[in-house]
Formats: sequence, structure tokens, C-alpha cells
Amino acid sequence: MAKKPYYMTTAIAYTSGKPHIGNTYEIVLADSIARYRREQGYDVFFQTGTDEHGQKIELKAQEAGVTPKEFVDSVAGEIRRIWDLMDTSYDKFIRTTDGDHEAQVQKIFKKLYDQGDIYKGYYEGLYCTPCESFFTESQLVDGKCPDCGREVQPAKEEAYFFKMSKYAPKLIEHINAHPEFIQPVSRKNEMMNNFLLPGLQDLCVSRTSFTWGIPVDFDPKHVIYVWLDALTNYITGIGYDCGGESSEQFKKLWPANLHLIGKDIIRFHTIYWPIFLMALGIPLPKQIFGHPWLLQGDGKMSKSKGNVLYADDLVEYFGVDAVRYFVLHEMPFDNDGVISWELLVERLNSDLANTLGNLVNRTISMSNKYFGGVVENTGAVEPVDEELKNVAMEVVRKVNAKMDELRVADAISEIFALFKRCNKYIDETMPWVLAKEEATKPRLATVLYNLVEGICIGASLLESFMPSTSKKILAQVNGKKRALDEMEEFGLYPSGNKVTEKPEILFARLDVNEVLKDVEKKFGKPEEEKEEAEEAEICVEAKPEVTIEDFGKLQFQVGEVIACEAVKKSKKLLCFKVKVGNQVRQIVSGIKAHYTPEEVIGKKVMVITNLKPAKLAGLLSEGMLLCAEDGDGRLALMTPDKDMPSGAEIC
RNA sequence: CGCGGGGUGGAGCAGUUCGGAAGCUCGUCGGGCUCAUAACCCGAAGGUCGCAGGUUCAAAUCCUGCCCCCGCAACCA
Repeated sequence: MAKKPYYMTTAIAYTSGKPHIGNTYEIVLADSIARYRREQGYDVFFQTGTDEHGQKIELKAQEAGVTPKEFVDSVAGEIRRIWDLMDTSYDKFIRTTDGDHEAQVQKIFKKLYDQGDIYKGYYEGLYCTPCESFFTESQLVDGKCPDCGREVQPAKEEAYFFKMSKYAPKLIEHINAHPEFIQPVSRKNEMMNNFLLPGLQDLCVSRTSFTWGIPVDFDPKHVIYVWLDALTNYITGIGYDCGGESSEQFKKLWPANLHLIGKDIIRFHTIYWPIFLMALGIPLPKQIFGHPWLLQGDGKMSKSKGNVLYADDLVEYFGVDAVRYFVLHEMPFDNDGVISWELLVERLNSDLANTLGNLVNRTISMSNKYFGGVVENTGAVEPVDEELKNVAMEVVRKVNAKMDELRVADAISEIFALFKRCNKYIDETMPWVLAKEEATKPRLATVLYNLVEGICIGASLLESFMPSTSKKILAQVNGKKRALDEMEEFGLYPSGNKVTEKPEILFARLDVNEVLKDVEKKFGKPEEEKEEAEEAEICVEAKPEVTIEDFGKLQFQVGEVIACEAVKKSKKLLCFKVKVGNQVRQIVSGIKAHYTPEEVIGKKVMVITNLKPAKLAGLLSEGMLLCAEDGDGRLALMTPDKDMPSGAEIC
């Protein structure tokens, strides 16, 4: 019987920079699902890749002084290196700059245009010519440009749009008829209520403001904007052709069984993507799963804090499988998870070193000590054995059930429950007591046999999640990897097999303080006490040299804060009244997080007074308060060293 | 009233869909054991489930109001 195909994908990673552990989580999660489906007998095709177009990349490349292509080649290489490092078993790595993808996207665009789903329209708005920006009515300040205060003109910019609304009813119907389509279900209502039911707006699918993208071939000043370019990778990657020449592979694999994505892009995958597919007349994927995020432990990610976590750094300390274990185990099903060095060490020590590693180690040691490594089933059973056997026999069924719901973290917990049960079994049977008398040796042999059998089952199940650990354990106990359908029977381990003589430590315990100290040395201080160190570490990007004349254009003066209040509806802004000489200015400044209005009143501050006024949150700001900013974004107002009258010029 | 997520023993989380004895892992304390990576096993302490109301025989769970945290968005001059 031919194996059933199973096509799954991850989102493609955006090549604007090195992916951190949060991005890496997705590929590992996908990998564990892919591996498990293979175990279950599916013919799995697992695709991942990179999204490489867009203005941001164009800019980043410019900053780096390389071409966009050179830039994405380098980042895509880095991403792929990390995916490989994490031991992920993807079958295809697609890049949106691949020639066949680009060509097919152009054809798709043309087809949708020809059939009237894409039309040329205009981005309409009010245009400020000097600022080269569009604004909507609501963004204007007193009917003028919010940036410069000048007049704006109604204007249009050409763009292509996709008629989303046309397919919305059909999509609503589909979603209602297939409750499993959007996972977790809580997301379904969000999509329905927020986007689908209120009515979909047509989607802008082209841009003329940058060039790093796939050109619209019949109108080359436009490039195809992100979603039509990125989402289609799922079909172009397996050989879709909208001219009717799709590959055999496409015919076999489509529709996809699972798109695994982050919760932030659920909207695009459950609304725009299905609608594109409907327009192309091909079936919809069976399931979209929006996973939660893995967040850094202590506060925001920040390079100066040294707490941005990258998979390769973590692997250096803990090893690939420990990192895989952590991200898979710690990530709950529909809530964000937390990752930090401390938590990582905790999991490594307690689950991997203590529960699992130590179990394998003590079992093998005893086999060597008492029987020269030979593991034999003498059939000397006792009632206590039943419970262990039950747990071992149940575990496959439980893991299967969890994996069918994509509850990977729970599936792993089930496997570890078996290892814990094995540890308990050792205490119950007390092998070291049995070893004292010749008469109880047969019983001892059976106890050790049962343990090795339990370990084999657990280790075999572990393959999808921690592939190399699984292999290592099986090698140490000299057992064969058990297939899922070989786990309905307890006792398949060949009686008389010999375990390894020298068990290798699977996971060494780490001392959390030493790790933290080490990390600090390597990546900089992770938390608070960083005063002195910080001073030296701040590095501000150098600006081009200016002349004294340039400097002379700026006017700085001492101002006295005579009033200050928080700006309602704004998290960051304070509104100041500052007396400068004989006039009072209103200045709006984003330092709410650093100063309260009370503490700032009466302070003498440094103000740039000839800056073009601007509106912030609807309030006029005539000038700017100068602050020093440290590496963590903390601000300090600049005040004169000696008392100076307000209005005194700073030069 | 911008959008969204969250507040459950010291830490990290489950449980909330569809009310029905507050649960898991770690840590702490006490005990057991010695095969093992100071690991393993057992027991205990510790929570007004953010606050205040309401519905109900019964609320972590449903309803109303409020407080606080976190992302994103916006205007961090």
C-alpha cells in the first residue's frame, strides 16, 4: 500500500538579519511534527525557506554596502546553517529569489490580472510633495501636513489591488464548515469577527516605491508586494504551474496538510492565502496552526543587555538536543513561553541529566556490575512489574493522541513520565538488595531487563524530538529503534543482549551560576549592575563630519520648565511649558517613562530652539529637550552645571 | 474609549471552550536509599486563582466594572 502523503511547511523566514531563538523555535517544532508523521507512516514532504524581497532588505543592503542579492545570500546562508545545526529534517529549502519561484509568481500575477481579480487602481490620499508622503484625512493636523505643516494636495499613486471581497463569502463558508482549519480555535473567532464579517478591503499587491522585488512583467515599474510573492512559495516550491503544467509532485502533495506559522501572521494565512488559492482554482490547505511566541526571560530583547538569545550560542552550552528539548517542552500550546539561561539550565539538569541521563546511566551500570552487561529476561515477574508495563504500553497511545492535536509539549511530557516511572521502579525493586543473594539473581535479571525494555521504548519515541539522543541511548543499551506499531508488546528487547561497557554521560549537569558568569563574560552583563561596564560599551554610530558653520545653524538655549503634564492617550509623551528668555514655548517630549511631570517642573534644561515646530499627538511642539541616552534607552535631561538664567545660549 | 495577549503557592506553566473537590515541573523543608551524573524514591509546608460586584446549589471558569504588566500601532523633535 502506498504511503499517504503529508505536506507541511513553516513560514519562510525574512532575511533581514540573523534569526534568534524565537524564530528557530518554529523550525524545530515543525521538524518534530514532520519526524513524528514519518514515524506514523506518512510520506512526509517538509518545506521551509526564506522570504527575501522588500524595501527593508533593500535598505539593509544599502547600509551594508552590498547588493540586495549579496545581502540575502549571506543571511539565507546563515539561516540555513542554523536550521541544519538544529538537526531539522526539511526536504526543501525554498528562497523567494529562486528563479522558478520568481517566474511562477509573475505568471500567477498575470493570470489573476487577466481574469479580473487584480486590477490597477490608485492609492488615494493627500500628498505632501516636499515630504514625499501620503496622508489620510485623519492624519492631517489643521488640514496640513503633520510633518512639515505645509499644504497638501489630493493625489493618487498607481498600484495594483486584489479583489478580496469577491471571495469572502466563500471563505466564511469554508471556515465554518471546517472547524479544524484554523488552529488553535480561539484564533478562528478573532479572524471572523475582526476581518471577515466586517468586510474585507481589497489588498494592495504591488509597490512602486522600491525595486527589490519581483517585477510585474507587463508593467515593470511595479514590483509584486510581499504576500503574493511570499505565500505562493507553498505551491511554487512543489512545482505548481498556473498554466496547467504542474508537476507530479504538486499533484501528489497539494493541498498541504499543515502550514505551521507564528500567531502574528495568522491573518495572512487564513484569509489572504485561501482567497488567492480560490482565485487560482486550487484547493485550500487542510490546516493552519498559529503557534505562540517564545519570549526572552528578563525583559525586552536588547543587544546592549546581552540577552538576545541565538540558537547557535545556546547549542554551544547545552548541545542541540537540549535546546530542542527546551523549546519544544517549554512552549505551551496557545500561550507564549519564556526562555532564559536560568530556565534552560534548570530543564537540562532536572529533566535531561537527572531523570533521563541518570536513569540510563544507572541501569547500564547495574547491568555491567551484576551481569557483565548481559540483559536477560528470566521471566521472574512480580506484581510490581505490571504498573511499569502499563505505563510503557500506554505511552505510545498517549503520545499519538497528543501529536494528533499538535500538542508537542504534552507529547514529550508523556515520554518523560515513562522515564520517571522507570526511576521509581528501581526504588520499588531495589536491585542492589536483590544482588546480594544468589537466589534473587533471576529476579534481578528480570528487573534490569524490564528497565532496559522501558528505556528502549522511551528512547524510540524520543526520536522525533531529540534525534541524536535517541540514537545514543539505543546504542548504549544495544537496542533497536522500535517503530510505533512495535510498541504494543512489552518484551521485544532481545534477551541476552549486551549493553555497552562504558556508558557515556548523556547530559552533564551544569551549575547555573557558572553558566551565568560565563555568559556574562562572553556576551556582556545580562542585567542591572552594569554601570561601569556600560559606559565603555555604548557605541554610537558615527555621523559624518560637520563644519563649524553647520553647527552654527543650530541654536541651543537654557530653558526653565514652568509647567508639565502628561499627554493623554499617549504612553510616551509629556507636554512641557518651557520659559526661554522672555518667551514661553510648548514642547512635547517622549520621556514619560523616565520623568514624572512633578519632578521636572523647575528644572533648567537644554533646548534646541530653532527646530521647525511639529505636531505630536495633536499638540504643537516648538523645540526639543535634549537628553542623554544610554544603551538601554534610559534618558537623562541635560542641565547646566552652574545656575544659568533661562534663555542663556549654549554654544 | 487604537489593536491584541496576560495577571493561578518563591520561579516557570496547565486548568477557563462546555461552571462541579486548585494541578504539573522546579525550588524549600523532612524522611528513605546508595545502583547512579550530590543523582533516585516518599512525605510536608506554601495559593482569598489581579481587585470589586453580580448570576448560580456551586465560579479560576460565566456577566459587569476597575487596577496592573507585556507586545504592536501611532505622533518617541
